[in-house]
Amino acid sequence: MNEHRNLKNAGLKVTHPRVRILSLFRTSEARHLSAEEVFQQLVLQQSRIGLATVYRVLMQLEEAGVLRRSSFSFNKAVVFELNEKKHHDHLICLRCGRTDEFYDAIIERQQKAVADSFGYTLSDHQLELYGYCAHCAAERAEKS
Amino acid sequence: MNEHRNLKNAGLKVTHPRVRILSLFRTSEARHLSAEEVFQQLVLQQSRIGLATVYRVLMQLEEAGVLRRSSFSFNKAVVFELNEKKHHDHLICLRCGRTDEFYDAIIERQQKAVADSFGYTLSDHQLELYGYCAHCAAERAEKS
DNA sequence: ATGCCTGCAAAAAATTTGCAAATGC
DNA sequence: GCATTTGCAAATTTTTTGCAGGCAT
Repeated sequence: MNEHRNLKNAGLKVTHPRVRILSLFRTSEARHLSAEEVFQQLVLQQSRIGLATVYRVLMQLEEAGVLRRSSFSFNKAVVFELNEKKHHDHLICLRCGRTDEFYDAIIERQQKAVADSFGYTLSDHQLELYGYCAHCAAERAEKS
Repeated sequence: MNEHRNLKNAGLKVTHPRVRILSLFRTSEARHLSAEEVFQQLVLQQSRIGLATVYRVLMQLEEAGVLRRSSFSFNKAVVFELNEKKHHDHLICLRCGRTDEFYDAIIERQQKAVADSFGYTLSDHQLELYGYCAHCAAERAEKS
């Protein structure tokens, strides 16, 4: 029930939809969920919740820094994930959809260097690597 | 009128909408355009064109490698830009929307290294740095 | 008690599809 | 001439907004 403290800290009232949604991200197999997916899951859990509320709560949780938003280039819907203390970026398989997370100090440092060289004050970034995971790369090789 | 050769090479028939759209990307002040923006521009040019056609053509040009698609995290609509030979990533100002392009060999190399270490075959990536350009950073500083 | 929150319905925004007519080769 | 492509309209998908009532503090 850590969700309560989390919401309080974010300056948000502890309501049913908020607790449920936050809890879902904590327990869900999939790390990345779209508004529609969150809605579907909650409906499965017998929650009487509106899709509009899901959108509103996701936005609030993002503003509060609890969730992080990403828009993957092959997906038209935006997805969210828990915003964990340690930042990471994504590696995504174009064939099976598998996603891995990585953190690379050199890339992070260079991003800062690039921003500096353009006179920008860096505040955030979005990096996704697209390719084929070992398994899918092998299957693709067979076909040729 | 280089557009003709371009379309031919891409294996696409040289039609009015395709030429117009490609030409727009070549001459437009803004490098990044959404389907709606392309449509608006063509309407201004007196073209009798449908929004659906714009979507279809943009998709075809992307598949042909003539355009490149990006989804910026703060924008719900997808944008396209000319896919120039030399790859680059984006630096975007959160306040004024200014976008700069950069290419950083170290980042590119590290991306490959990261993918390799996870057993992925890298085929593409999307990287955007968000922050405040020199001008906007200064204005923000004043307010405090 | 009272102001923030929610569900529902409806609107808006973004994208896709069906189809008859128009057009490129 | 004939397959491809287009414009229009309608359907989908994704997200936002208005509002009357509900709930947390």
